[in-house]
Amino acid sequence: MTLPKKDNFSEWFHEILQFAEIMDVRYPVKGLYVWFPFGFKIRQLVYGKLREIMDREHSEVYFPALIPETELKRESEHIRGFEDEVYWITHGGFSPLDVKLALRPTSETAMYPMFKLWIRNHADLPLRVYQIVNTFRYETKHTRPLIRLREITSFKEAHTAHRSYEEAEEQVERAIRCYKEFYDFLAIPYMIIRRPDWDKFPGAVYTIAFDTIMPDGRTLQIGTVHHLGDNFARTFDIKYEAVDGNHYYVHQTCYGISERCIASLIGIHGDDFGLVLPFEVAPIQIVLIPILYKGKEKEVLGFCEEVIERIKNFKYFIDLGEERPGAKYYRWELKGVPIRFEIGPREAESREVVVSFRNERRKFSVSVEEINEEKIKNWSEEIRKRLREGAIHSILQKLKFINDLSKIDEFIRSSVVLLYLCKEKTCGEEIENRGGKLLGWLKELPDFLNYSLEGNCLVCGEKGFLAVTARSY
RNA sequence: GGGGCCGUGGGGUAGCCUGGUAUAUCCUUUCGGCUUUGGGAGCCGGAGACCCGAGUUCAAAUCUCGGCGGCCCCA
Repeated sequence: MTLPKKDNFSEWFHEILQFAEIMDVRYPVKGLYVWFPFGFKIRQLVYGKLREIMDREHSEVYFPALIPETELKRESEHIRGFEDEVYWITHGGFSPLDVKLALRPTSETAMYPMFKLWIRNHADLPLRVYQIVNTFRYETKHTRPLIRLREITSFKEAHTAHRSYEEAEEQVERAIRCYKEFYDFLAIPYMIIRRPDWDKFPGAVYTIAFDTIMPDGRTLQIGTVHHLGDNFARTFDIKYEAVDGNHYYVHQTCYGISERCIASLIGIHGDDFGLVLPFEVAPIQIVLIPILYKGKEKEVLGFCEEVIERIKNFKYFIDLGEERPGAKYYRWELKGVPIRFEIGPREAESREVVVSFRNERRKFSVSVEEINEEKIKNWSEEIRKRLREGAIHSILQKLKFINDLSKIDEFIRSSVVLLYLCKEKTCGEEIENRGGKLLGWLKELPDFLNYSLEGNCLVCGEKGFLAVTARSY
């Protein structure tokens, strides 16, 4: 079992899903994949954090997966954005349905008719709900596990309603803060980018996206936040009675994160040896490898018990299998276990433990007395910090800042390009014709970049803003 | 949207061009046994495959067509 080098990212990603038992890609329907137990455990841990963040100001709900055609088609712009990829249920048994049912591609049109019933007056606002569900899109392009799916299995979508455009805008900011906390927790660097008007969510006033950069230099959209204005409120007639006794349309937002967050976690932190996981989302956080020479088993295992007593509040595993220690090291490195303890006769004798961090693969010894909960929590913070530094280092190598239009052809196909651009569509198209997709304009500067957010448009020379182009997934 | 390549045990492959030599090759995996354990040990024995359908032929893993699935390139 040998993993391809990560330089060959496409192959590496595909293989690691199988080797590390994240997903089984052999399900016989295009674009649908199976979560293995180990992968699902990572999913649960990652989404546990997302739930924790959302639960502070949102209520979790569940809406049906089936949406009647009549509701789905009410918002014309919205449906135009999705209609070519909607799965339809047309029959119940052998009887054709009177009203076709769509498998939700997203849940606006499932939720908002109910919002109309739930929202009566200003005291009902703000309304903030979220759900974690599967959604379906008939993707025609190249499907990929975790990245481009026909069934998104883990779509966390939040929907909010507010009294005014400004209050909704404030919610957009709150949503961005939530997602920052989430991705900082996973040590995944991101750019927060306002999408061009011609590329926003269908039905939105504007769209802000979180994009990260994968090891092959292509960007991956890992979160979106949409200000919906009162577009959907007008379509679905969602009004509230204000203190002045008049009725007004609500203003809405929605924002989502899918299992692409897991794809970025795997892709950005992983290496030639396999997965690398932050301590908090590792299904096994510490693995103990006993080294059992004949006649010394008792001492070694006894010492292991002593060590386990000190780490029992973490997710640990002692590997008593028949394999030799080296084989075990490789196996657990493939699975991304953040901390490994090696314990043999020498350690039992000296009362030390050989420790190895997955992200660094160097070894050092600590005395057993030093191992306690606080020490391990410190290590886990250290691991996260180094993971983020490593990720930023690799991302910076794929970014190119360009302030001369003539240089663009050199980089636009191979790199993520930063450049100043105004917001005119013609200038955007000029750039896109060179071969990169315009992701939009940086809403704020990431801590790993040091440029001014404003400058003159490279195409027309008018006032422009720091824009990003890339090849994207 | 356009073009190309490919489906052989659980995973990776040889065989295909030029149909028959064959009990379908090798590695890995897996099960049983012996032995071993400080970075993927060794030996012995067992298990496991020609994507689906139709066609051509005395004969198809091999040739043709269709379906399903996978991969790559271009827009």
